[in-house]
Order: sequence, then structure tokens, then C-alpha cells
Amino acid sequence: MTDTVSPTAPTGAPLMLFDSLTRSTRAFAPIDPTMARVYSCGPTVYNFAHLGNLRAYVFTDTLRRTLNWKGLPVNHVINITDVGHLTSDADEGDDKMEAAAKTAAKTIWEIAAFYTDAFKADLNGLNIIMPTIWSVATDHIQDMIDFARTIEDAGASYELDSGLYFDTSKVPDYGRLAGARGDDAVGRIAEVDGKRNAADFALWRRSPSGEQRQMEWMSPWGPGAPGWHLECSVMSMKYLGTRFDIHTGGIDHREIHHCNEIAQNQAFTGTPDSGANFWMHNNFLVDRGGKMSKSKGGFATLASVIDKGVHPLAYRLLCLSAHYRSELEFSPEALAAALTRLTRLTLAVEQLRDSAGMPDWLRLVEETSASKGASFAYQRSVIEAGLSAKAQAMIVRFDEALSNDLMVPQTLPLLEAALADKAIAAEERLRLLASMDLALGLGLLTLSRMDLRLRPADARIGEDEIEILIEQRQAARAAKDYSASDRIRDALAECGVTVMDGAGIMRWDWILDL
RNA sequence: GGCCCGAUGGCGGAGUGGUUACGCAGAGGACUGCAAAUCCUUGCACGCCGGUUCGAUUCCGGCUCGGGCCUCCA
Repeated sequence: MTDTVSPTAPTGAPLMLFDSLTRSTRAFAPIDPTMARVYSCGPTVYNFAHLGNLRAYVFTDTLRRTLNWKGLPVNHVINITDVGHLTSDADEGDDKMEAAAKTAAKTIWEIAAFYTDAFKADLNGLNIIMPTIWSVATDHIQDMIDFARTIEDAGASYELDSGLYFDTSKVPDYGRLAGARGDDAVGRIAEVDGKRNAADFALWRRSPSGEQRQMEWMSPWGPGAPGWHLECSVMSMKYLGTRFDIHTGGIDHREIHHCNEIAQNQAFTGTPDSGANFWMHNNFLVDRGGKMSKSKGGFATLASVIDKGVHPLAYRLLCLSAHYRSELEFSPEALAAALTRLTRLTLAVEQLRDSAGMPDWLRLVEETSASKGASFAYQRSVIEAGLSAKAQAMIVRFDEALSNDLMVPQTLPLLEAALADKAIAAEERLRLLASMDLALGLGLLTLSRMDLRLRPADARIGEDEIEILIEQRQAARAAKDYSASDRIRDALAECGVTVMDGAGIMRWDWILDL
């Protein structure tokens, strides 16, 4: 899914992005003016992604869509970390994991494949554009060994019984990304005997003698597995070059993982370059207890959200309602609010589509986006051709918010105002929606109200049965037998169904039970 | 223990030295047999104590509370 487009310089307001390394917001300019190169730290695939994990990819997707929307194609790499630490994982008691291992997958490799697929399915559900390249860690073991060797040759490592370690004192400015990271601030790290500096980390973890790991490879430092910081250095450089535009990841990577990655990059290239021009970190999804945990609560995964009858795009909208650098407080109520908001947006767009018919621009957009490859720049040119001055001004404001370090929460009121502004022709409002939604990725042009009616997993009544009861109730109402019609309505409510007489073909919906 | 961040109405969440987005919920109205859905209107806030200032929710200091990283983590 590369963006196949005639490259254009980014348009509109200058794109300002916050760079964690310099802790400042700067104008973004791609190294290669025809293509932005972005690397995103991906998931470790030994379990389902929970909603907090997914927020990172909604963020990355928003970044990518914004670059595209502003006219810049993106070469995007996401890694899949399938080198695990299963031998020492004290995190037991996860039924899903065990159950899945027992039923669906037998080997560690099958488990990785299973959760990789599940992850991709989640991304699909959230309208997240797939990366240009998925890079799988275990496909790059030899690259990692070669990379570590270069670091060793550069004299930035040393060997201990437990493996090959990176000497963080050999690199300038170690820990800059983390802010002043004192070498004495060790806290609760279990010390490894012989480490020269507290912050030193493993490049290669040698298997303990006499122990066979589930995943291990031969190396100049004996059998074992690569240190996990290695993979991102290796794969980002392999696919994007020693210097690329943006590296993204969760804020938890800012202090350690990315510091180590930068150190490796510097030792490898023999330069003070961090490797990326911008380091961007999304903040956490939290609940009242704090950072969303792996196994707590009924809403841990996107699948569980769907099981509740909540459309996954409601979760995307929830993510979009907060800035990526702010913590976002998750609760069933917040999710329900997002679903209601999404529903009303969908309704508004459906009405616009009804009154706008099928203008040429819309047909063109649907054809070209369906047949893949049409750039946002091209689609925007089609959509926005001949917009009135007033509508253009709305696009400008939208662009300004987006360009201001992805101020997406501020774009939502703009979108809603555009949809509701009776002073603008319906067809033109639809154009505004079409353009804005390229960046927002809610899929509103094609989403229907009916799509949002998701059957809860625990529903106890069939749709056919509901339709029959609805018909009976309509008949009773027509006969003015209101006690009968109310009885049916109550019966449906008992089954978790609400009737909506004034809602056209919808007629009924599931009652959310969060 | 070390380093760091946050505190906005019932909930989520923007933003600003002086007129304080937006969404959800609530309230009122329209519609409805009554509801629901929808549409219109609308009340509600800036943790505490000082300081700077003509004026602070916005700047500074302290406090309290909450959270993150230091081990794998989005």
C-alpha cells in the first residue's frame, strides 16, 4: 500500500510537529521532498492488543493521513516483535493467552502468527491504513547480528557471561531523549554483574548454558537471542536508511527503548545522529486506576468492545477527541458518548448523501479510492474543485488545526459545523466532509447508520424474531391497540431492544449495556 | 529512592492574561397515542494557598491529589 502518487510539496499551513528529542515543536520538512519516511514501533505479538496499545496506531495513522492529506506520500514501516521472552515471563494466568495457545496455536511461531493476524484485524476495524512494509523481527536476525558486529567493531560493546552489552559511555549525549537521565538512577533494576554503566543494555542475550530457549539462534557470541532494542535500529535503517523523517512509538519508549535505539544508531553510523529527524510519542490511554493494564476490565480489547455491540470506529473517534500527547481517560461512558457522536455524524452524512445524489466528484472519488492507489492529494483536488470561498475557508481552518501538531480534537467541531451549516449547499457540505475525513479516517462517506447497529455477543433474541415483533407492534398501533403495542415494546426492551418509530428503516436498535 | 507529567463543568476533552471550544449526559421545546430516535434551545468548570499584574483558569512559587518511566510494555 505505498502511496503511488505524483509527489507534491506539502500544501497549506506549515506542518508543525513536536519532537521529543529536542522537546520542541518544529516545522516538518521531509528529507526527501517526494516522500516522508516513517517508522513506528509495533506490537509484541504474544497476546491480543488492548485498547491502549491500539491508541498508538490510531495516532500513527493520523500522522500518516495528515502527511498524505497535505500532499506528501509516506513510506511507512511497522515492525512485528515476535522475539519473545517467554521463558521468564512471570505474567501467568492470562486465560486468553493460554486458551489460544491450547486451541488455535501450538508452537510459539503459531502463536505469533495468530496474534499478528488479530492485530491486523484490529487495525482494519479502526480504518488504519496498513504500512508500506511490515517488518518481522525474526526475519532479520542475521541483519541484527551484523549490526551488533559493527557496533562491536566500533568498540562500543563488551562481552559478559550473559551476552554482548552496549557500552552507553561510548556515545555522546546518552539518554538525551529521556531528559537528564542520571547514571545513578538505577532504582529497582536487577543488576547484571560486570556492567560498566548502569544504563548499559544487552545487544545479544546468550542462552544460559544447559538451557534451550524456545527461540534461539547462533551468533558470534554464542547461541541466544538479540536484545530487543536491536530490532528497531536494524529494521528502520534497512528499510528507511540511516536517516529518516519520523520515528513514532508509545511514550513508554521514550526513556529507555528509544534512548538505546539512538545509542545503537550513533555507534553504528559513527555519527551523533539519532537516526530520525523527529521522535514522536503518543501518551497513554488510562482508566481511573491508571495506565490501561493488559488484562483488566471488560473493555481491554477491541474485540470485547465489538462484543458489547459498540462499533470499533467509535473507539477511533474517542481517540481522535483527545490530543495524542495527552492522556486519554477511558471509560464505558466515554466510549458510549463517542458512539452516540459517531451515530449522529453518520446520520448527518447520510442525509447529505440523500440530497446530494451522486455528483461526478463523488463517483470519481469512490472509484479511485476503491481501486487503491489514488493519493489523498489527488482525491482532494477532485473533491475540493470549485469550492465556494466560504467552504474553502473551512478547509483552511481544518488544515491549520491539523498542521498544529495534529490538533485533531479541534478539527471535530469544524467537521460538525461544516455538516450543519445550512448556509452551505448540501453537496458542498458533503465535499467538506469528504475532504476532512480523508485525514480523520472515520469512513463517514460510506458508513451507514445500519452499520453501527452491532449485535451484542450476549443478545438473546434473533433479528428475525425482532422484525416479526416490530411488525406485530405496527399492526397493533395501526389498529390503535396501544396496550398491545406497548406490551410488545416492553417485551423487546426486556430482550435488550429499543424500538424507534421515527427512525425510518432502522425501526429498532440494540440497547447498549456497558 | 531517582527522573518526569498532569489537575478544566456530571463525564470526555480543547483552549486562553481580560468576551472560556466541542461532544456525551441533564433541562426545556418540536415531533409522537405515549415513548424512543431525530431536530431546536439551554443551565453547568478552570485542585488548594500565596505571588506577579489594572486584571489569572491561563505566568511564577509552594502544597495536595493523581499518574508515568526506571523490568517487557503503545
